[in-house]
Amino acid sequence: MEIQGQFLDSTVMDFFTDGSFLELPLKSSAESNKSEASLHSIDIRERFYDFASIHGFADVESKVSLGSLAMENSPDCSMSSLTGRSKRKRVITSNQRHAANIRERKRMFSLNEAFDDLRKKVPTFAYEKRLSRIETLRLAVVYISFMSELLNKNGKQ
DNA sequence: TAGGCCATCTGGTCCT
DNA sequence: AGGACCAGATGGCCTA
Repeated sequence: MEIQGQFLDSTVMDFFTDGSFLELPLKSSAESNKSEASLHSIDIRERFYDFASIHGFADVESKVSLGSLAMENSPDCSMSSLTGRSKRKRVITSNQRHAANIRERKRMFSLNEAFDDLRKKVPTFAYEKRLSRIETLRLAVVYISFMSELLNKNGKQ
């Protein structure tokens, strides 16, 4: 857990200290000229900094932990052990095993495609090495939280 | 060389 | 019954 916290901190600090954060999507690039966009971006960056440094990451980390706990405690997770239902021993031929392996490979491939799509959506830096899957998920959580907050504040004004 | 990340295989469980 | 999903194990690759 401590390592995860450290990771989150370092990731977001890189995110802030790098100028690429200025590439965060604006409300409408067509509506605003460049100087306005630049000012707007700086304002967003500062607000994101406040957001993450004050309450963003601690919240993210605790939500992830609670989510894991919820899964572990969900009735579906240990259904058979709780109900004492007899375990069905499944006989599988080598051909079936081979087919299952191929299906699993396909499934993981589509999962990775989804991760690639997500990587394109979260703001990163051009020179930065490719985000890992866990980095992508965590950054997406932070990004969504930040944008939601931004949306709420703009809505109230 | 240790640690992180990933692909793959595998067996268990859930769902249709 | 069989496909989908999941998590553990394992080995390869890369980087600090």
